[in-house]
Amino acid sequence: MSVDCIIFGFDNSQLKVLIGRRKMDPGRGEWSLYGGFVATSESIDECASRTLFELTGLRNLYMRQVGAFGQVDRDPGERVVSVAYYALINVTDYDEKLLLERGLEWVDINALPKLYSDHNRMVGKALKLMRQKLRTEPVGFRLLPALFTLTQLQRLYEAVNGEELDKRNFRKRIKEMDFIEKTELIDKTGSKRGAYLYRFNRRTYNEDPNFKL
Amino acid sequence: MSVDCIIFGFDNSQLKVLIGRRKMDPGRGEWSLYGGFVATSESIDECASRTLFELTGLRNLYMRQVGAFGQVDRDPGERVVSVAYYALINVTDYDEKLLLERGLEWVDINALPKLYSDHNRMVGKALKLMRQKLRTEPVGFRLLPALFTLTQLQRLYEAVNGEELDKRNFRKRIKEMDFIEKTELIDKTGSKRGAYLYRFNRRTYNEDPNFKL
DNA sequence: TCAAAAGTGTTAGATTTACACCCATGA
DNA sequence: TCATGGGTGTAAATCTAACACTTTTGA
Repeated sequence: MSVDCIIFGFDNSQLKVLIGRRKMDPGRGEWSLYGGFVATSESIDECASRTLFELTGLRNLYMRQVGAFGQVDRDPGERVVSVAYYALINVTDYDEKLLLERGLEWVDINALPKLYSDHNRMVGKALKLMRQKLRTEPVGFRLLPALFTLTQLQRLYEAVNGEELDKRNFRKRIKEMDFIEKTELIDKTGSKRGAYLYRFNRRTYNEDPNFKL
Repeated sequence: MSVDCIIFGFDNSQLKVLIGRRKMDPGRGEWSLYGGFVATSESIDECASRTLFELTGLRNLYMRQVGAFGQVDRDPGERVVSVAYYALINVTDYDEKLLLERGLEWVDINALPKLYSDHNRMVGKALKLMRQKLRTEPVGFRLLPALFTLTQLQRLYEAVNGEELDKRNFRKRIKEMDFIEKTELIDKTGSKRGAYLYRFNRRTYNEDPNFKL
């Protein structure tokens, strides 16, 4: 039994997945998700956490199970049933050096190459589940810095759902959600004029959890 | 690795799950889902189909994966990772004799007893996924006979979502879906006056698949 | 001074919800 | 004849979608 991780990140208005070159046979050199075998002493969730930590150096990532993939011949070597997980990370938390060291790359979800074994199917299902989750729960923030502009948030939802949104309607909806707090801070990296920075307040959300985008 | 099956059925305006008494140690005699071990020669989907066939005598059931359950101590005996599946069946297709022979019972989803190991969690997750599926895809028909009345269909959706629906609004929405066809047949078992029987037309649905309930 | 992103309301149309009575029949 | 479930339409309220201009500032 193994675990494979689909790491989603958001950068440059694009939704991306972290992939690398496979380091073992069979399939050495092919594009692949990062994974590992489940130890007898750990649950599969623990295995996924551990694998994510090895890969990113980060703990307590938002992570959800995608499902078990169990075709007999899915792995050209021995019989391996793999459980896929997806995680959402803020790419600015990710150490650029780790990326280079390990030969990993962020690739746009719309330009995914052929991956090893059934990894493309895993990504497909992960994407579907992730989209659904982002529409109904406030987890998109996991893909952004703690402070973000409304334009960034809008670009995120556009990238995830693959369609443009109306700026005024989008902001109207955000204003109704008290748990998306406006700060007095201004971000000037995205424009000359500068944009207010917002933050997600989990407390406020827990008191009145109604989210819909 | 094993597979556990959550069989949903609809009867007497109630959503039910098929459970039985466990026949092996550990946990002999406890209420339990029906399951089996994955053979090395079969995929986990195939294992689920096979297990469902053993249990119901039916093939080609509507079946979806719920997910992998992999706590280290989930099974009091050896380490077993189990993949849960749910299936939708029409209870009138189910041989009543099989039920008695095997000591199985249909229990109301709202009156589920404590089940073996983590089976209650499996049912919980299956239910959540199944509800979501029924809202967005026309699969509820799998829980009904080929011919059904609109009242039966409404009761089904009420049982699944746990809330009453307005009869006129419900029927208005059904009328908009051309793939739910009215026949000239009348069912007199449910009322003195009799009610028209309807059927789901998969062809028509495929031509214009928009379903929402 | 101008290009580029930030910010802001209103209205028409579509969708959703609430609601009450007559019909047909078997017991 | 009456109790039971079958069948039908309308109007108010809510939600959604479309749409354009002013502001700020660094280059």
